[in-house]
Amino acid sequence: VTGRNGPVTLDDVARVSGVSQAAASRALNGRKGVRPDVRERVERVAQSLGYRPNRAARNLASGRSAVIGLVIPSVDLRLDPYGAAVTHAVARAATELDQGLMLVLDTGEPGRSVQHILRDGLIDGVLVSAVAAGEAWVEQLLSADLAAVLIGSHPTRTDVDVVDVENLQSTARIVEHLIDEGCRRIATITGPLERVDATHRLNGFRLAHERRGLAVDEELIAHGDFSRASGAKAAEGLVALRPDGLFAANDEMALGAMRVFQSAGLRVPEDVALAGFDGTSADELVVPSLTTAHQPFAEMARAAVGELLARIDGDPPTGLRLIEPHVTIGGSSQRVEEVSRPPP
Amino acid sequence: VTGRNGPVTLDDVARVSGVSQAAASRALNGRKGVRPDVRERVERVAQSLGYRPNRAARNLASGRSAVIGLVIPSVDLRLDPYGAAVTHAVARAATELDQGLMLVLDTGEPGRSVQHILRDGLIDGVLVSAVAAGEAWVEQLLSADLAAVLIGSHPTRTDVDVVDVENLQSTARIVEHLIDEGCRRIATITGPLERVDATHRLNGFRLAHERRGLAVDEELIAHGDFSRASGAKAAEGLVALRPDGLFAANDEMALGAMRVFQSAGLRVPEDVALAGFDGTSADELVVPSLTTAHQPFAEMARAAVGELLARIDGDPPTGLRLIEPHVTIGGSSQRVEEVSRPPP
DNA sequence: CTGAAAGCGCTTACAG
DNA sequence: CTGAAAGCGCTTACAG
Repeated sequence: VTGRNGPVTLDDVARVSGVSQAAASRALNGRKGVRPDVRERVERVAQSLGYRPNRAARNLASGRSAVIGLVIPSVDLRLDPYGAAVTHAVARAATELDQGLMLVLDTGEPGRSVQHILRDGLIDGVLVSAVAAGEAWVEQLLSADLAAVLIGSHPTRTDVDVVDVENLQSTARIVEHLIDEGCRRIATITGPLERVDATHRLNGFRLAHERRGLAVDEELIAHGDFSRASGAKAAEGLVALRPDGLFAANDEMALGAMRVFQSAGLRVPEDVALAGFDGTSADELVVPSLTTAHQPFAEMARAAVGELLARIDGDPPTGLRLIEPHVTIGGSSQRVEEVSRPPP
Repeated sequence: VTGRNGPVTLDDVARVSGVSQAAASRALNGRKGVRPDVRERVERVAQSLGYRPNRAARNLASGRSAVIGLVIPSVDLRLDPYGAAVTHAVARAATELDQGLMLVLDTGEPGRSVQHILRDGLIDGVLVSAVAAGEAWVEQLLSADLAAVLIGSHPTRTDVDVVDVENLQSTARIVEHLIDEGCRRIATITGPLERVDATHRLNGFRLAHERRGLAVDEELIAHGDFSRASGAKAAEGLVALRPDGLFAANDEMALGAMRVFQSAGLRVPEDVALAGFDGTSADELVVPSLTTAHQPFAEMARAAVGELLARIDGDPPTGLRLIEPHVTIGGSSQRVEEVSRPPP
């Protein structure tokens, strides 16, 4: 239809529709105050001309890009199922809410990543995944005045939006379950304690003991960094101490520990009952299946993206939002009652 | 320094530097033809003013966004270590080459994703990961005239850029190794045969038999979809056929099969020697460790991003580029020679 | 090597 | 409800 070359612009649509560019813009963006017949005509013309708005122009004029960023640690996603789960869930949520998603690898120096993001400019806001979130990040983002929401880890300050799983009580429930299964010497492998989720899970571990009137044997507290290898290493140190139960602060470490225990000839759950956290290994063909708290990744991602959009729109931060995990008891901690079978 | 509010613009930098906006632009972008002292002055001013170019404006003026897209299937990345590896490697490569990376989930309908990408507009080009690549994609992208490079799967047409791992010969080498370990009834679990990588690996399986003068028992060819669960299911069918070796077309299926074999009481590698492909499970604490071909993800990602940038710059497609995997022999296929120890 | 000027394609007050 | 116009902040021929 157009004699000119190059892509179809709003101007073309307006001209063919016989209205002004402004009217065409309003019609196409679903703004109020456009006569129905005009709106329909413009839409039809845009459709038939194959009009695609130029995003850069729109961004420049509106100051919005409809793109959000996700900062994840630059750890190989194969080794980081939590990061993989978050990435996937956020990608879905962003798509649902019609936002583009830029992946920003956290180089380990928050400063650089923040610079990178800001220099890029085309991001309206940013989601920072737990694994990368430390105080430094928070300060940098807040001082940079960029809309931000943290996922899975909350700093001490309360003027920042956070979506996280409920760590304390759910961990306590899991550990109480271990106690109720008869465990009396329960070990734990913590995450890096500079992270709030790691300390909350450790607190939950203590809380369960308190509630059941048991003392925590400090010797049975080992430390890891949430990686499978660190769980295996910590477990090696624990074997000699003969725990009869283990709560690992995430599934990866639990799996690492399970392999070590089994190689050492310890039966799971008979000799050592095992539980983890995150629900990231649910689909592995792990035997026995792992008792764990499944993080509701999809729900958390939707909440986080929604919150971020609100922040971008200028709404004030709503603070911390905790979402309950789904605890499932697997064969790794469940000691089947020995039922005396009647003779045939 | 500036009395006005709002972010610092190029105009501010130019004014303070005492040059024109054009000169400032050239200086900051490292273009030829700027007097060294001017360049230095502009840079210093930009620095001290905290100037950050507005990406949207730059995009609009230049027609470039310096953002590339990566299309990955909307499978949970936890279940898709190949996708996770590609995503991570591409994110790194893009960062190195100073490109932003947008994650585009493949909804399964190529049309929709392509539409989405194009509608977005702000992507200069797109990488399509193997797992999503079918003929439909290729046609759509080519007809949409968007720079594109496929990773890990090549269609029949040759006018499109592809970066892939060498499948045929490396698979043949692995299967020959199984034969050399004494296997005579080797089974295989293929990937989805509508994918070229799956058929190439099956061809490699046949090629090895041919070279060693062995017949392929067609009964021992089972089919999967590259998922761990499908490998397990296929293995269940194979157990009764008593193979003494198995080549699974990827590691996920190999792991699924390993668990099934072991549960069935078959020892690996003594009863069944096992091999996979991809190298995605290298870091799992799999016992015994899996013989496999490690895909050079980092190298492939760099090649793919580099190729894509060339395409964006208008260079003609260079076609198919194969990269050699690194085959490692693990305990899953290595039958240790029974060495008769001399009596003490 | 440098500057004035046009233009990238939108959105959005501002008047009607 | 609609249009004319300014402006978003850059880049890039085009003249000098």
